[in-house]
Amino acid sequence: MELKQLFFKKPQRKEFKRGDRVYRASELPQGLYLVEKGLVGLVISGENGHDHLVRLFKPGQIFGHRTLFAKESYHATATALETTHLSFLDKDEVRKLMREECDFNEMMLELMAKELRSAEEKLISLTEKDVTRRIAETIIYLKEMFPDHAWTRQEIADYCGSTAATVIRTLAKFENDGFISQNGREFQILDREALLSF
Amino acid sequence: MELKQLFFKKPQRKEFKRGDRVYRASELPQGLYLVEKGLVGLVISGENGHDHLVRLFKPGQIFGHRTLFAKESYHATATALETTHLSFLDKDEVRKLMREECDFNEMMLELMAKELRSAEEKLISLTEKDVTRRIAETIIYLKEMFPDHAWTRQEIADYCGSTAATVIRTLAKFENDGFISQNGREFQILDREALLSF
DNA sequence: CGTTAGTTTGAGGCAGATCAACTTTGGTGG
DNA sequence: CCACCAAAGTTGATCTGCCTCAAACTAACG
Repeated sequence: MELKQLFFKKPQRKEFKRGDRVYRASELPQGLYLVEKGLVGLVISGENGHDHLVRLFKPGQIFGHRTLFAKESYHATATALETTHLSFLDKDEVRKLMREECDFNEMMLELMAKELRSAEEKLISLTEKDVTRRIAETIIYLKEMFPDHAWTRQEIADYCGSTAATVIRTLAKFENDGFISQNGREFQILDREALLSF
Repeated sequence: MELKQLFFKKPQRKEFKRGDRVYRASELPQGLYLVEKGLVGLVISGENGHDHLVRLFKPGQIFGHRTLFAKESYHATATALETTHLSFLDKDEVRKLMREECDFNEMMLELMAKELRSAEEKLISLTEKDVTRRIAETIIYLKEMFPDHAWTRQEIADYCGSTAATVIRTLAKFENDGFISQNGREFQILDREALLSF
């Protein structure tokens, strides 16, 4: 069963442009969102004014599930990182799915189990790897998973727990070493292996 | 439905002493574990020789679920932090539960959703809060959740991404300020609010 | 074509890791 | 019950990676 199919029954479309919030931290969950087009980032704003990009969702992926299952309020804010189309499935519909479609629960279990692993590995990475390495891994991940998005240095920093200034300096070094190329805001990975060998 | 009850059907007991591994990272999941007595820590060993305590399980809590649901191999090692009794539920039994007991899936979804939130909040905490604050929050958490365990400074450090040396220095400062008391290896929280006000 | 958002670079500072040596503790076995 | 030894705790000195702040430049977009 494809996730997309679940949303076909009750298609509620919503549209967002860069910077728009789908929901905000501390609000109560309304339902499940499926990305049709664009890119959504889950952002937690630290008390020092830093933003943290904790998860990213591209077309075909869903979000909003964690809060729904936890029976909590949102701990992060969902922000459109570019022009984005979402379909929405109301929480009552989701409840129905959970009761009627056994597969759905299992899919969600698998999804969250993998998200949990990622989160815990990211956690380790923060104390175990230096910024250079984290940035190297991050740009590879972002480029491979979301090749069409024009990543800002700030977004890269927010994803790997650094700062825009440091990302810029590090990318300059990578370019100098021939590991990546940059033209203006855009960049390309030239030597994946070298980047990962830090 | 209580989790414990699920394990009554096929009681398989296992016993471990401090330092024993229940399973190791990269092994394949065998089933679900319920802590009957003692304390289990999920440890990821960083490449620099640092250990990271990513999750802790006390009596009444289960572990091994993430890997089972993700259909992956373990990403962490489960270690007994003190003398521990576990009951074990084979993965085939778990599969049966997932099919037959609807509640079970929902309980697991809620559990992992909350674990995911914790992991993501811990992630932020690492870049957003200084060591002093992380240690303050950690000792409060550890004392309140697992009051009976004799926490080593290394374990505290492994939990909040620091080092034994720094934890010791910080605890000494806390004691000096009258926020905690220490006698030998043991410590007590004296002023919870002051510790959290950093 | 003006305004805003993003990029770039330099200088400076410090939190906390690292390393190493020494002391204390507490569990174990004789 | 005591002696012993490994494990845990303690402390000081040193060092450095990366953040911070600030200013100036450039690209993007309505």
